[in-house]
Amino acid sequence: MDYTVGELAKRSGLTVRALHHYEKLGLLPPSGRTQAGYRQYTEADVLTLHRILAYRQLGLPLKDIAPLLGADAPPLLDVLSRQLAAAQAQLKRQQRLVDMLTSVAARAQEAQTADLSDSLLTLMAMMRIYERYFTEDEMQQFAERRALLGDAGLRQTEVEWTGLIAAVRAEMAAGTDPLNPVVAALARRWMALAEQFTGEDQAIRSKVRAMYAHETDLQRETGVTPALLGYLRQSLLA
Amino acid sequence: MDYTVGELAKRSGLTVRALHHYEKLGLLPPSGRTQAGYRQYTEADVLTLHRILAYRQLGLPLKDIAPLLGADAPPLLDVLSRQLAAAQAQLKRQQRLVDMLTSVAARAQEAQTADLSDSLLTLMAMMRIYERYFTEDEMQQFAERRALLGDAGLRQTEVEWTGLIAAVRAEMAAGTDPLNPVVAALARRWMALAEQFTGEDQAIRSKVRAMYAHETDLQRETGVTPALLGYLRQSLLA
DNA sequence: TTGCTCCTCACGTCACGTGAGGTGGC
DNA sequence: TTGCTCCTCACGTCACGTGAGGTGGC
Repeated sequence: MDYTVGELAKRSGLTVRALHHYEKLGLLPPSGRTQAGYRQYTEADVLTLHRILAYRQLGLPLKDIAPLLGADAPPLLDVLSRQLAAAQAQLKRQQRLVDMLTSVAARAQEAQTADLSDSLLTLMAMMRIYERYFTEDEMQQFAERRALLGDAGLRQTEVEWTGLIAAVRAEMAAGTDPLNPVVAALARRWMALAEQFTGEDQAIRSKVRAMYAHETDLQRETGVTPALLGYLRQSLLA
Repeated sequence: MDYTVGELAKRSGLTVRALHHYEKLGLLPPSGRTQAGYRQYTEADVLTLHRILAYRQLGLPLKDIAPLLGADAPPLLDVLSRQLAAAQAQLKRQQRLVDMLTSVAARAQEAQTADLSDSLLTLMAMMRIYERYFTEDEMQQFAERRALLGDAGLRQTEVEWTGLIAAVRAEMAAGTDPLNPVVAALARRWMALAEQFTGEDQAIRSKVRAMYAHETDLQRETGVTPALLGYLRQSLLA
């Protein structure tokens, strides 16, 4: 009542080669061999294989699975809860990418298709920068804030930002004193808009600051330079 | 105004080794070299790198990216729409796994934890079998049907199935004639329940039949054997 | 006797990581 | 002169795929 590799492969949906591989890793040594050297797998081996495949499906590397098979109380549940969280995070990351790209693709319908490729490239570059500075959870918070604003709200916020940045740059270029009430008003609007994005989380705020301080590409794309931030700071400190 | 590898690595968030690798693949040969052999990257190279990373993020293998960089009209959009679909599918697959495992984990709260590990293993084995027989879309259809039933409805359907299978087995074991009205009634209930699962899609129905015909593990777990199906068929053909 | 399955090497894949050993620029 | 960055091999990783060359079972 034993199985050959081929039979076990068919039952499990794996290839013969994969079963050979599992043997070499010490994961699934067949219970026996025939005189001719053929591998013989028993029902117990089938059960072990199911455990292996369960762990694999949960995202464990094969070499981490071997030690789990010896345990009398298989920690499938512990692994499950840990991997579940990782799977959820991966899922959210995918979803964020899909959402952002979809929204950019949607705008393509309105604008000329000419510069769409450019704006896609820029968006994706900005996303990569964000992903270097923020954790999964923080990225998720941003996504939720954007979702709260809705599509129209998001557009409006974008327009406000670009207008505000342009206005501050203009004052700065004109040499207006940062203590001038006009500049002070702009600076207060700036803080309000920024808070909408970062919330009151100080950790996030300092990360945002660090990101804009270090990433010249981000500075160039947004127009938010260290000089501009210094100008605003002078205005606010007064 | 050129960049060294280290500078480009910092700007892009890649490693120096990755940039070396891209060069060897012909993806991003630096525009120049210093006398000492140092790589020199220009702004144009930075742009090319952004394109490379965008395609990579969309899931393209590196060797498929090289031909796309030469095109005057970068087919970023075409790639985007294709990869978007793939990403969505991947996302749904992840979601299904997470959903199934969550529901099984939820039941763990109620039942003894003793046999939970077993039921998890069995569930995951059954899922693997299904995934060998059905396409992404079909798996998604199943998931949607389950979602429609809701949690309570799903439980009830399960109870009905196990009861029905047990009843048919009992009649078969007792040697009841398949043409007996009691058996005929069971067979009609069977068909109704099955239709709830497969819908009227003939392709899916025949796949389900093939799956139960070939997969002895599935037969053993569910108790739906070829003999039982033959018995029901006789009853329905009358 | 003819297929079919089985066996054991052993190199290939993919996108880099990680030293090893050495040189150039500030 | 001292670090720091740069250079070029070249082997390692991960989970197998894919022949190559040969043998055993029905």
